[in-house]
Amino acid sequence: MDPKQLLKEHVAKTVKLSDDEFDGFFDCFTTKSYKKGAYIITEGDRIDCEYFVVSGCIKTFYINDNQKMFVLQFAMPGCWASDYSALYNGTRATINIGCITDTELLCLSNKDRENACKKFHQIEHYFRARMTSEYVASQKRLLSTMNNDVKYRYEELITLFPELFNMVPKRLIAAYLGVSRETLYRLNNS
Amino acid sequence: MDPKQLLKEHVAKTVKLSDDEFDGFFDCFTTKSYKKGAYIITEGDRIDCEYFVVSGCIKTFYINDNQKMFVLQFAMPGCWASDYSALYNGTRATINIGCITDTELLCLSNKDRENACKKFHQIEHYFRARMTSEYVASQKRLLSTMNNDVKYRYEELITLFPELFNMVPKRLIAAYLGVSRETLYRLNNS
DNA sequence: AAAAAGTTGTGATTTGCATCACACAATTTC
DNA sequence: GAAATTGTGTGATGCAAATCACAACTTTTT
Repeated sequence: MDPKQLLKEHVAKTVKLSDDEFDGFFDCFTTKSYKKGAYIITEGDRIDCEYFVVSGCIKTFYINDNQKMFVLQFAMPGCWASDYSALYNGTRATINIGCITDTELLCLSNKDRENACKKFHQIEHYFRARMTSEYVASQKRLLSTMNNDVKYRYEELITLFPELFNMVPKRLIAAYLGVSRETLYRLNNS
Repeated sequence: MDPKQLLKEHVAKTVKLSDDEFDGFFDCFTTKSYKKGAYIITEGDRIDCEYFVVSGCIKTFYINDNQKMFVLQFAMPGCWASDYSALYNGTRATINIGCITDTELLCLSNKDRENACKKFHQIEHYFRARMTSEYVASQKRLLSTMNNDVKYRYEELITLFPELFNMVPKRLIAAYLGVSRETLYRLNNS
C-alpha cells in the first residue's frame, strides 16, 4: 500500500487534518527499506527517530545478560515503534528493533515531531491519543501476564494478530509471552 | 501541602503556563477526601474523572475470578491515577482504585481535560508528555517483570519508593510484584 | 478492654516451567 | 544443490514458587 495513504488513514482515525496540513506533516517523514534480519535500532545507539511500519513486520526486543531475548512488541503495518525512553530522554537505546521480514518504514525524527506538534495543535492531539492508547495497551498486557496462564495469553495474541502465527517463528512468540520455546510447544498437547 | 501549589509545581516541570492560564486550568479541578479503605473507583462503575494525589496513598488494582488481587500502581502525592481505558473509551471500569491511607485528591473530569487541552496547547502538551512517560514506565515494568527475579524487583520497588516499605502492607507489595505473600516473606531468608 | 478483623511468620506438599540434551526438519547461504 | 544455519519436536531432571494450613501478632471496631 502507498505509505502516504496508509499514514493518512491512520491519522484520520483520530484527528481531522486538512490536505495541506497532512502534506506538511508528511514532508517530515523519510522512507526506508530493510531486509529481513536487519537491525533498525541496536542497544547502545543514539536514537533520533520513531518508525511507522508501512509493510512487513518488526520486533522490539531486549537481550539480557544471559543472552535471553524478550520481545516487547511485534509491529505490523500501521503500527509505530521506537525506544521511547531513549528518544524522549536523549539517552542511549536499551532495546533493539529488528526486521522479521523485509520491511518498509516511515521515519519521523524527534525534532520534526516536536516541531509539528508545536505548529499544529491537532498533531499534538494525535500523538497524545496515540500515547494514551499505547499506555492502556501496555497496562493491559502487564495485567494479562500476571493474571492469565501461558495458553490463554498465546490464544489471546493469535486472536488479536492472526498473521503472527505464520509470519513469525514460534521461538519469538515464546519470547513475547515470556516462556521457553519448549513450554510454548507443549501447550499443543495439554 | 497546598493542593494548588503541588499541582502547579508538578505541571511546571513539563510546561510553562502563565499564572492566569494555570488558574484557569486549576478551576477545572474539584477536591475530594477519602478515608483509609474507601473505594474511589469500583469495577463496573462509569468513570468520569482522573485523579491527582495530593496526600496519602492509593492503589490501582484488579481482582480476578478467584478473588486474587493484582496491584497495577501505588500512587503517592504528585501521581495521577484512573482507569484510562474506561475513561477514554467511555466503557465501564475494569479495575478498582482504593485508599491505602486517608487521602486527598484533585479530580479532573474527562470533559474538562479535553476542553483545557483544546483551549491551551501547552496543556495538551503536558498531558502528552505525561502519557509518554507513563507508557515508558509501564514498558519498563513489563520488561523487569519478565527479566528479573522477585527479590530484585522488590528491591527495585523499595529503592524507587522507600515510603512504601512502611506505608503499605507486604500483602499488597506481593500483589504488585505478582507473587504470593509467602514468597515475598521468604525473600528475607534467602 | 474485649472482640473482631487483618497481617505476618513458618512448615509441608505439589506443580508448572526452565534447563539440558539431542534428533530431525526447514530454510539460507555460497 | 551441498553445507551451514536456524527452527521445531520430545524426553528427563530440578527448582522456584503456588497452595494449604495454622499460630502469633497488630490494628481496628464497638
